[in-house]
Amino acid sequence: MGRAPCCDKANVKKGPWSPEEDIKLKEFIEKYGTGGNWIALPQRAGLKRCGKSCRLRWLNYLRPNIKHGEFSDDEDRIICSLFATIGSRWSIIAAQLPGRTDNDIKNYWNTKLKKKLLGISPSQRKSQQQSQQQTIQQPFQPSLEAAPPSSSSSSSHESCHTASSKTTLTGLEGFPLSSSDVFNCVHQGGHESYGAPVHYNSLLMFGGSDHQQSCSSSDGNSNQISYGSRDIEAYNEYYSQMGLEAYLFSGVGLEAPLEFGFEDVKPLVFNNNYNNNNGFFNIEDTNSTERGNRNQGRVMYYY
DNA sequence: AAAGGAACCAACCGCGACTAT
DNA sequence: TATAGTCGCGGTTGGTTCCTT
Repeated sequence: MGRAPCCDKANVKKGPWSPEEDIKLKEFIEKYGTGGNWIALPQRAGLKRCGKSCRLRWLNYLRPNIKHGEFSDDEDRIICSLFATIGSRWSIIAAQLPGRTDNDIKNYWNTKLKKKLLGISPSQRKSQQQSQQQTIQQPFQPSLEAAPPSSSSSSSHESCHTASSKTTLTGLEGFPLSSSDVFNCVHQGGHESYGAPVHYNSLLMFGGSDHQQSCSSSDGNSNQISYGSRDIEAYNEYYSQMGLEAYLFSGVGLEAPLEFGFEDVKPLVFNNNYNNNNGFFNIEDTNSTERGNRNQGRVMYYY
């Protein structure tokens, strides 16, 4: 049985919004609010539109303080940094850029910023496309079982299904938490825990706020795992023993994401080998030699 | 000047998550 | 606990504009 449609498709208008519709929607919401029910809103406002369409129009265009126009260098940098850290979580990235919408950022990334990172000027488009065609011979095959990083044994990486059985996350040898624990920490922590664990050569990054409470494990042991600030030292010590540098960044601040710059994001874009599967992807870049230790050898992101 | 292709961006679609009953 | 309704997100589409030949 299919899903029930959210509205009567035959009786709703589609396509671009007219100025009259915009005014109707804006005035209605400013006067009455959304009422917490977008589905009922168009009828109440006298609009022949789907509720979802109204929501989108309001959020992306009509609501106050929306910023249109050119993105600044700072905004570029933030987008790149966060993309390197969390992938295409546009709503989370948008939350860090006041006035920008997820749709805006997504479009900007797909049409401009990605090319900017690759250094493609309009006049270079064709030759760049040709060379890319030659370079990228095979499309990325979604593989959720990534090879272990160079610092761990190649034979002992673990893979572990999450509670939803949709994603396999490859973990590290001797990792103190199971991969599902990691997954749950990241995905159950709400908006503050946008920072998925990132293994960046010898650097392991963990997202989450200092006041993050705990998150449950799906391994059946129902152990609660806290990764608040008091655990940072424990992690650091553990990874130090393993010869790894562990780094936990905190909250929604940008200090950690800004660890990434254009050079860090380039591999994601140019190799085109990230798996955009529910935000999980892994990247390998065996060529990068800049920035000292961090970029020597294999660079992998675990999401 | 015209045609074709590329770029841009608003809007749509489908699905998972969440909530109310 | 199960189910239906709704929300919100990310990927994709399609119309318009811009650029190149």
